Amino acid sequence: MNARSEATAKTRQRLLDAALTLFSQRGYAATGIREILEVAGVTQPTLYHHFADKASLLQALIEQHYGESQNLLANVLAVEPTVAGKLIAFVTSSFEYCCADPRGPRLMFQTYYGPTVPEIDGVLDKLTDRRYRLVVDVMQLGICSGELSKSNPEFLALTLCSMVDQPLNIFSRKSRPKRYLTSELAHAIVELFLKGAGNPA
Amino acid sequence: MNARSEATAKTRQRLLDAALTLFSQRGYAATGIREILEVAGVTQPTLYHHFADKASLLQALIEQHYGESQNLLANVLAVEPTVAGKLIAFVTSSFEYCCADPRGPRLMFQTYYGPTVPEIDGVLDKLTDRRYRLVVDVMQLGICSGELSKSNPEFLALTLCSMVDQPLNIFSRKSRPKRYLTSELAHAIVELFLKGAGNPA
DNA sequence: CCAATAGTATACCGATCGTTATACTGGAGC
DNA sequence: GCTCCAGTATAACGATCGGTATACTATTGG
Repeated sequence: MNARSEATAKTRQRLLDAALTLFSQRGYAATGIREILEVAGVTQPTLYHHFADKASLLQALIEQHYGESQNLLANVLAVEPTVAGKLIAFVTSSFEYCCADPRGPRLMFQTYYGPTVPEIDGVLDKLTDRRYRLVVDVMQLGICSGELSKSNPEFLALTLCSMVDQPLNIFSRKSRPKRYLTSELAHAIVELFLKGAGNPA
Repeated sequence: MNARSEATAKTRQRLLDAALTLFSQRGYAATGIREILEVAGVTQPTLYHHFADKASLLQALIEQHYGESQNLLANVLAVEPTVAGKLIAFVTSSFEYCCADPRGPRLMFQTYYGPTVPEIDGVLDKLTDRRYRLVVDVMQLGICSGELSKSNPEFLALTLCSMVDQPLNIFSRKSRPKRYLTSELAHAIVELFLKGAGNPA
């Protein structure tokens, strides 16, 4: 990569960064192009040189952030030998990703729980399915190995994902101190998932 | 209530209904006043006779829907004697409320997980806190009675709420058949919550 | 019967929206 | 040195936005 390409890539990243900040805070529809331009410090022709339209910005962000978090997840799951270890790894890697920059997860929650943006509907379904699939595979593995009781792996995967998403949402929305998403909390979630809340006595 | 008041209330409800449909589908920011007018079949002076501005429509909807669902919840919890029964009642009443009309829950997810709408920030925090409080009280009761293991009741409440929200979100977003939110699923959620997914063997 | 009120029909305002267009510049690459 | 390209500065387009205003009508209630 030569100097020009590098400078161009940096400009593109500034645009994406500005859009991420604003979309995650305000939502896609309530964020105007001119605001993105101001935050990014570039002009309109530059934006339209890099992206076809506003929706392309959103799509690029969605693909980047869902992609990153899911690649990270796939990597940490691959190195854990036990199911319990994989579950902990799932939760802690989700926490770490969110602590590093809450804007990405915040945008992902919006797109998952919020109103549809027609232009990205197709691509979004594919992206959200991947995380789920990774977790389903862990559950399936746990059921086969006997670590988990016989149950619907898809139901288990959805449930653990929802248990993890709640603290992530709280953190990304309320600007809690980083100590909110602790290793202790991650362990508590997995323990609750595995052992339940009922009193065994 | 006389005939005039009744007709006026009906017009107001038509406006709220139209706004609910559009806000829940498209989001608040992406829904225009003129679209609401068209769906409601009323004119602009009528809308502004009933509501000060666009945000007042949203606030009225939020207060109505959070209020209804939480009153319903408080009522069903009050008549259940056991904690397990209360947990089942919590899940099933949430399911029933969502099946009756998924637009309300969908709007609630948007406001909870989505971008802030500054005008309703203050009122929203109060409303979301109430559901949580009701569930925390059930957990506290369960811990005191020995039905639940000693644990943080707030953590337990948040977790169960997230476990319930996931199928609600899926249902309200994907227009699944009503048989998705079954009594069996409600029982499975509570069982997973109480007993966990780990194999006791 | 008459006044009040809720609603209709319509126009308008200033502002903002996403996008397109044009002329120009500076710096990198050849 | 020259060309190309990424980016700047600026203007403009048609459309839409939330809200305000005005004249009018029909119906209800006193």
